[in-house]
Amino acid sequence: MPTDTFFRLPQEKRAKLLDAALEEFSRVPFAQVSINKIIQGAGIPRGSFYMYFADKEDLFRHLLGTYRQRLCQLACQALDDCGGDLFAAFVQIYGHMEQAAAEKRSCAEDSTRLLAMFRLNAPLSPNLLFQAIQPEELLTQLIPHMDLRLLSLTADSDLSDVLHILTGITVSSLAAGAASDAGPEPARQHYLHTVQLLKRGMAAPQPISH
Amino acid sequence: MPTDTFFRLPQEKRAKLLDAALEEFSRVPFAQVSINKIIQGAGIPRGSFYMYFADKEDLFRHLLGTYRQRLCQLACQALDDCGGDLFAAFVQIYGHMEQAAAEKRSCAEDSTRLLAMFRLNAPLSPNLLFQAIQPEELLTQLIPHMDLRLLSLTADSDLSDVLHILTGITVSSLAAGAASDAGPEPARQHYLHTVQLLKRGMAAPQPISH
DNA sequence: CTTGACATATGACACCCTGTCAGGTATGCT
DNA sequence: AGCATACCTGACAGGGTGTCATATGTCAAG
Repeated sequence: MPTDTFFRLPQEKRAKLLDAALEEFSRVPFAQVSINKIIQGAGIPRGSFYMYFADKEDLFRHLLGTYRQRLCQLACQALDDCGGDLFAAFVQIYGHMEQAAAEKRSCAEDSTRLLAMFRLNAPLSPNLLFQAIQPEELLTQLIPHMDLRLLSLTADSDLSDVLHILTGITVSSLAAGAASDAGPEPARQHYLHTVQLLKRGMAAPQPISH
Repeated sequence: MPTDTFFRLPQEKRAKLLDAALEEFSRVPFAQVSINKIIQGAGIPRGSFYMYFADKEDLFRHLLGTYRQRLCQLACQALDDCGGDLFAAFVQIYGHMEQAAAEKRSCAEDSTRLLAMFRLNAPLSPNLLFQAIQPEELLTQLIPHMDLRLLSLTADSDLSDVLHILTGITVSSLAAGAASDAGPEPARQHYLHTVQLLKRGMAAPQPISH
């Protein structure tokens, strides 16, 4: 969690710091991110950084928090577009993120850089991602937009589990697609196929009787 | 990939190095692993390490390769125990790994340390894990032990996808259980529940007709 | 205006780490 | 002995992190 001091900072300075951080986090994966680079980019002295953040992870979490909000908006929108169909909405979100990750040209745009950052860091630290995305809270915000009749829910926790699984699969497919040499299309096909598999179930419908 | 020189090393020296590496990789997660600590533990000079491995990741991959073999044996055994039921086998493997990760007391035992290493690193680098586990190769080795009639397979790639999903869920649940303050039981219940969900499918069986 | 208490800023410092490389040693072949 | 080849080694350059004593700004009360 950033310090209170950080939030009391003049907007301009805060923005410049976050900007430089975003730049660096979209440049290399988490492990290679250098606080040195960030403070050089932001034009602040070393000591100041530690005035605002405990360490690199602290900053990363804060950036992901911002991302979470955008993601939630995106998800609500997608659900509305898809008549509350969670699966269709996830596919739409997948497409959106894939596209945004691909056109990292206009790095000036915040959202794109957030996605680039996500793309770089998803394979390395999905646990951090999960931590920041807070699927439980996301769930309560999404429920009003969902058509629950489209899901097979038998226990209370099912909905949470479904979201968990879908999120995990989506993140890992996006990461695979971004990392693949063959371009995003194979990963996309694979993702679509996997979602179908999740929908219909993996066990044979009728147990073999002997 | 380790150097040829590494494989030409006298067994004793090679064992001592791998031992020290295992020790360090079970102590802290990947990002915090220090090559310095490893070479001190192994009693070899700095330069020698780079004679054998390109870097930390190279060594890590090699250790995971060893792990993969054990895992494959474990999986085949579990499948045989479970009459070829992939889901039951995964649940059994889950239990085995959970247990081994818990009793990290006897760190002298190789397998336990491998699991401890896995436990520490699973949350941080599942992509590296996947890379080393090579699910495709694992698949070909497991097929003979599986009863495919228990699965709902409609396309050629389904089997591979099922394995992918199951592996991902299992790894993340294991990691969650190991990291949780509440002990392993909640994570275990959650895992069992999730596997059921995967088996039966997430979409409502009958689309609502209007 | 002065004082003191408090928040904030700063960069030099101690410490740790990595990957390299020039020069050393061992071994075996001719 | 001479030579090639493989192997070993530790000092070094370069980069990184987190801290801390000191400096600076701010503001209310005397």
